[in-house]
Amino acid sequence: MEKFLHPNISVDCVVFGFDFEKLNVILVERNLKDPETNEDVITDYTLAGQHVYENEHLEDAAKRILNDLTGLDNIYLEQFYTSEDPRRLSDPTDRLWLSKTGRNPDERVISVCYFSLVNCNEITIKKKDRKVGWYPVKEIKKLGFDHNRILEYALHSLQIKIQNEPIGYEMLPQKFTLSQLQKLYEVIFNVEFDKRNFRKKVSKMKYLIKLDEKQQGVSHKPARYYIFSREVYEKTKTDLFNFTV
Amino acid sequence: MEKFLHPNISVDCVVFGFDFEKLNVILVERNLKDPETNEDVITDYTLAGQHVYENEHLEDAAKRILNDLTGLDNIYLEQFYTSEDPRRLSDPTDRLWLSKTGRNPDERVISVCYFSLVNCNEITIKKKDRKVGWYPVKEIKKLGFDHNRILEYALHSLQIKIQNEPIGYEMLPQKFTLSQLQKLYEVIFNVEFDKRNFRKKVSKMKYLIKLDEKQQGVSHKPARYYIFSREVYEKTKTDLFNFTV
DNA sequence: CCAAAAGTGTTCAACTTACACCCATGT
DNA sequence: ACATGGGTGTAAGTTGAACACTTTTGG
Repeated sequence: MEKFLHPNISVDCVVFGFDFEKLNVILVERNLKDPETNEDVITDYTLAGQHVYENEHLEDAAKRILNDLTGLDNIYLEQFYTSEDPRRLSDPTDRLWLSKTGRNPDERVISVCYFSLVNCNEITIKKKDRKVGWYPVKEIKKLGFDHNRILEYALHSLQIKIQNEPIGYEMLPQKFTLSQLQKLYEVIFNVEFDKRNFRKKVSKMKYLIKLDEKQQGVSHKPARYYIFSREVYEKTKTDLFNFTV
Repeated sequence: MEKFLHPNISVDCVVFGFDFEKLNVILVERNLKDPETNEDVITDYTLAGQHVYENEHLEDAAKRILNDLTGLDNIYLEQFYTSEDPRRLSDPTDRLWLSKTGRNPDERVISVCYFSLVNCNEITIKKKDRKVGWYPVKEIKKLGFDHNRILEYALHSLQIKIQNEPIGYEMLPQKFTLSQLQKLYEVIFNVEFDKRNFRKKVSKMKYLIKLDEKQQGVSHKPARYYIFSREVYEKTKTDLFNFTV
């Protein structure tokens, strides 16, 4: 029963990665060549996705996809949206791709979407048969299927989520500097913060713990390292109250 | 093709309603009697849900469910979660209910969940074969299937959403008083606000427009009515920036 | 000694919080 | 006249925004 892929249910993963400079996302190349002329018929990118097994927990399917890509388990994962328009795969390019990769383009597929957060520098993407890599979110053009919309919504969900829970640390190494933390928030929200005000703000967060350790080998004043204490966070967190808008 | 219900995909609707006093939700009774003794074998409640047609847009399925319940179209609707654990229907009571209502309890069902917002006083619930009604969210006990978790998550999603978008007006009549608006936020967040501070806060929202009209027939000083102007909101809204936590 | 990023304080404006009394209406 | 909820302001504390210079390291 575990062996059969469900024809109607898939999982797509928006893997966000921070490289201390930009917000990136993992994309998989779709390349289809004309077997005679060897010309590219399709060359574009999609998010990482797969159909799920008949009796597979979708979160496990997402973990499986992430493990295939990175070799890692225990990656932060958050379900944020389900894409389900019966016509979401009806673009001719998408239909061609599905046909040529052994699927039935007339079959309805609803895709449950997860985003996950990693530190680009801590993972090595395993390339299999298809080309897979990091692409800066800001530079992404037209993706296959309805994946532009999914990516847009993933980023929005990340922005909302990170305002209510300290999930940014999933995208940083265990020890990080305040400038790295600031840059992370800047690229996620696509804004710039004032360094002094930012530090004033985070200095109130007791779960950010300053280490004695400093950066080494940098050609400028070495920065202090901080760690995030989930334990302190859990003890001191308060509920959401205020409403804006 | 439209005629066949998809065996694996359903939609559940968490219909939130405000009656100027409490936050309520529509529940449907599950009642199963022993055909011989006429004793109740199952009596509990679930959210409103249905399987979708093979080629039906899930949002349309949700609209269909809402229309069945209320006779209304154009109800505010927001997809917030997809419940998909392969064992989510494995409780013996749930399996019995599914069997007795003509479904296969071994078939996996993933449920895409929507919440919708209405003003209790403006709708009349159409009772069909099953008992359907409003129940105060705070008083809800054990629901069927995994619907407690879905309801909990729906409320959390509403709380998050209403902090970033002015969707509360969907739960109020077109003309409302500031006390009604305050009460709405209080029941959604399960807190109390100071009346003067609340009014100071909303007085900054330019899309809340004070009418000359007052309440009539109330045995106290009549309150001013306000309306929500979506037009003004769209023109003056700004993006999310700050991060808390 | 130069380049590069780290680190640090103050002032002003805006917002948040706490708090108490009179008003308009129906009965 | 009384009960009920409507409507209003102020002061103190807190937070947010703008802004510039010195420090430490490697090269």
